[in-house]
Amino acid sequence: MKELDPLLHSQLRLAIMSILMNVDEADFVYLKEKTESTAGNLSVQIDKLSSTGYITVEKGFVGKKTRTVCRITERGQDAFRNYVETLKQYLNL
Amino acid sequence: MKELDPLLHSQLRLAIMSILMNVDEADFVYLKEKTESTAGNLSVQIDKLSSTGYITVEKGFVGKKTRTVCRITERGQDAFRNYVETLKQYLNL
DNA sequence: ATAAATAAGTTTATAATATAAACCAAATGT
DNA sequence: ACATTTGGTTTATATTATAAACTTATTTAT
Repeated sequence: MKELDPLLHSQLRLAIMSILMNVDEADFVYLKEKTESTAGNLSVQIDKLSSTGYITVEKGFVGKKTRTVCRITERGQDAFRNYVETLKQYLNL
Repeated sequence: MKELDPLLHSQLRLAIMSILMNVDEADFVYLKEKTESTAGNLSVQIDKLSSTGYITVEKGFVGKKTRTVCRITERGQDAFRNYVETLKQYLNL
């Protein structure tokens, strides 16, 4: 039984990645709403994903407000697809 | 986004449940080999699954050796299937 | 103009989890 | 008889996830 990428095998990080697989880009506020997570938890998990290179994080401004935009990387997409394949083995899909 | 049953969202417990979904019964030694886990970890996770009622554990003897046999319960099967459905939402399957 | 509230995050502390290491009792091999 | 293996359990430790507290800047209300 293959190992499940521990970085992806976490509810919140998986949710983040799942969203980013489908939307090209998503900002902090959007991810927070969609995942219904606390800001603190989201911040931590985004950091982990970005420091492993699964996503990129770009901090900018829209008007005077800060805006943190996340995008999935190639590596992230590969990892996600690989995780899905591995998981299928466990789920018998 | 629905919550993923935390009892199942753990690599080893998921592996145990996955096996038990397919085999009717499996003993400690078999599960240990198949999952490549340590005995201690396996013991703990089996306890958790059994104290939640997802599996039953029967300790008996075969000859003079002890034998711990695990079986999945109805509740366990329901929970597993439910987990799979929820997960599909995350994986876009 | 200033105080209070809100927004967008980050940092730090705590609770929960997973894992491994140490241990135990019985059986088997030498 | 003594060491080793088998089949586990218990306890300690490392990792993780989560929440609470904090920061900085921005509105909104008075």
